[in-house]
Amino acid sequence: MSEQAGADEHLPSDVHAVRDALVEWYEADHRDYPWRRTDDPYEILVSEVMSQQTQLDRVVAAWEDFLERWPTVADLAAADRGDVVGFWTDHSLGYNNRAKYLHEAARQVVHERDGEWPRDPDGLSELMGVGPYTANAVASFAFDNGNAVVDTNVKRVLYRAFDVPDDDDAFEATARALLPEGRSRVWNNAVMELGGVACEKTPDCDGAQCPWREWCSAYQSGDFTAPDVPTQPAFEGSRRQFRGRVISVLNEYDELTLDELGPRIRVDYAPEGEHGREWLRGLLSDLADDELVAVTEADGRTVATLRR
DNA sequence: TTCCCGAGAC
DNA sequence: GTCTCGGGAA
Repeated sequence: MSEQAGADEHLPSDVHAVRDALVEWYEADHRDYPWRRTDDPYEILVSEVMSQQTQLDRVVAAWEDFLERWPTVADLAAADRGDVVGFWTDHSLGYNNRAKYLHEAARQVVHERDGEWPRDPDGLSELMGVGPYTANAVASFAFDNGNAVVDTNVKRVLYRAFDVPDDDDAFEATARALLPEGRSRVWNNAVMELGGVACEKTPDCDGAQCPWREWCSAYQSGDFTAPDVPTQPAFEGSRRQFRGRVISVLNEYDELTLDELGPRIRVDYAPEGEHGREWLRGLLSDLADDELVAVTEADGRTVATLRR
């Protein structure tokens, strides 16, 4: 047997329903970035390279300016390296090494491949600056011909939803098993959208109407720990800071149980963990003493509400 | 001498 | 996220 045996051991038995739910959720509504409206490999590559180091909202303007200046891969290939690097600097796009790679990749396509873009991940990987992530992204978004994209966002989602262990091979295998055959374009867009709006470091399951709540392990347990989320707060988060968050969160919801409130207060909340129910009870107890919050015990559950 | 991998730089 | 580099394995 191959190394793929058991690749879906972490997935629910009804993978089919899991896939449909996400695609449906994505198609119903999603952020409308301009590069999601094109299937031109050149335009897609430019957006991917820019996105590797800059927040998407800032990339939009840079992407449009870049394409206005160099509309086609041939234009970019013919440009002076210095101008491309200069553009990068002027638009605060980060390490200008990437500008160099992008320019070089354009030259490769034009000069070594006669202007023909590779249409699969392996071929795309031969382009300068294009690693596994970008290769799958371009193959998917331009040609609907990629494999599952696995970046930190995807890992976080798989880790939380299906308890996939923090291991690259496990993430890779699970992501591949989840990908609907031949639908990499919509799928990779959907998974990344999920990680971007519903399952960020600080989860927003209900607010974003996450389509995976019924299967999600974290949603059920209240433990939203994630691989890339530091277990310890960057700096010793003051109790005062957390009190503020509790008030802020309760202000949005009528009432929340401990496990519903916990993850919204701190991402490393784990019911039985160091900063779990015990810790949260203590915090709420203090707030109750100050008459800011009301804590009630309803049929075995602890519920917190804001005191008006 | 070539391959593979972890570490650090960009 | 990707590339380069240096040490250890094959």
